[in-house]
Amino acid sequence: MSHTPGVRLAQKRKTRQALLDAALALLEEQSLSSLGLREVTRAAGVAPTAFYRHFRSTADLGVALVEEALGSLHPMIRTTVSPAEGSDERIARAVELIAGHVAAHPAHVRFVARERHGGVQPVREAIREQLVRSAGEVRDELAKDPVSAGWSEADLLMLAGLYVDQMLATASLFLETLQAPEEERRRAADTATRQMRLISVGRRHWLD
Amino acid sequence: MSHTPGVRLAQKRKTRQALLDAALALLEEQSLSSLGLREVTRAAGVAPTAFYRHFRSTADLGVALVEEALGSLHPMIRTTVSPAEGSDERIARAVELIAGHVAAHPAHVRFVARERHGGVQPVREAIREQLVRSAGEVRDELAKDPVSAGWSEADLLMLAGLYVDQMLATASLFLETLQAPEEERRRAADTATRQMRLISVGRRHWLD
DNA sequence: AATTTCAGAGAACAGTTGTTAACTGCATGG
DNA sequence: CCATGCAGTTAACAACTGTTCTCTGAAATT
Repeated sequence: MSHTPGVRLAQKRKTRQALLDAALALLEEQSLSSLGLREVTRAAGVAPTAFYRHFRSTADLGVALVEEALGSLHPMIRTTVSPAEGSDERIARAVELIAGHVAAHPAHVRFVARERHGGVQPVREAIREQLVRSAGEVRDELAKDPVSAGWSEADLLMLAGLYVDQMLATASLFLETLQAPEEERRRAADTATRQMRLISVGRRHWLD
Repeated sequence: MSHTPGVRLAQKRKTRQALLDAALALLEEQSLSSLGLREVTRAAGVAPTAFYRHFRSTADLGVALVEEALGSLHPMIRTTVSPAEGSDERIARAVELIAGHVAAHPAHVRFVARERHGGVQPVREAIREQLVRSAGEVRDELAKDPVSAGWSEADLLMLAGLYVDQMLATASLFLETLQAPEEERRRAADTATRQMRLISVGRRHWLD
């Protein structure tokens, strides 16, 4: 118990997290491409030069944000499709799960939706990579389902990609209606639910 | 024939178009949120102050770009879904139509995909507005189809929205694979085709 | 032919940016 | 306990930003 081997590293991580948090907050009203180094350090309450102790550039910080944001989105996507799927109650629960995640981590969802096609190439790449991995996991879940019997590998991946895209689109839609009146939010959830239902109807009749 | 009432306005429009073109080119490697006024005028070959004769701000220019970009995307989306849809050849033709549009107007597609969720609110709004209108037109086309007999108004709009999103996702996918080897492009087109097929299978069995 | 209009240029402003260098102080490992 | 490592600070730089005011020249109007 003589020395806690981390007082220094702990402080470093704290500052790093402050930079990430400050950046994420600033990114609610702009794109990563326009995020300034000084802007971030100012918001985080540190000197501009301290930035370099953690990141090479704002693009580099963006890549770190991708890991943080999709580290929470990842399991969500996975669990959304995991319960066999098919019955309407399960789809409804999946939509609620997405809505809950958006309510809990709105900044993360916004960041991913915004930078997925954004102006910073390394960040786009990092997001794409994570989504491809998510699609792979979704494919594995789909493969377990008896409904997928007889499906080709390519078709499983095709459907997995469709699901991932649809989840992101749904999350983005919920994000837009976050501050909207209750009725509009309900309508959005209803539309998203029916879209997922239609996709799974298509899934059930795919091999006809 | 004494005076051509447009020599002046024609020159103004020419400069305006030069600004729009320069901006669109610059936006291939960044987001609108980081696009500078001076940067645009420099690329367009005019003085910085000339910018104000045409746009209030870069956000304002962005809104103008939305109209230009979706003025060409609009009819494409509409015609894609217009031929009754259902048979596989027609879906394949629709996918080819999208691929052709992406190849012909890559910068416009990139702009819309990037700024749809981008950091400039008025531009997001303008894009959303146009996409809502597109969805409305798609709904009208779907309603003409005998397959849609017995569908509620809400379900028609739900499907129209799904189609519009899917078209944009497909266009964005094609954009990424624009410079990729032939085989990868073929795979992307194949996946997109099957995704649309699955959606229309779901459509045909929706009322079961 | 004289007058007005107006797109674009030029110069200057205060403020911001990313990056460098040299520093300070404290937790760490010997 | 002391020497080292290193997170964070301070100061300074050249370059760039959006915006203002003033001016110019040619097209448009009368």
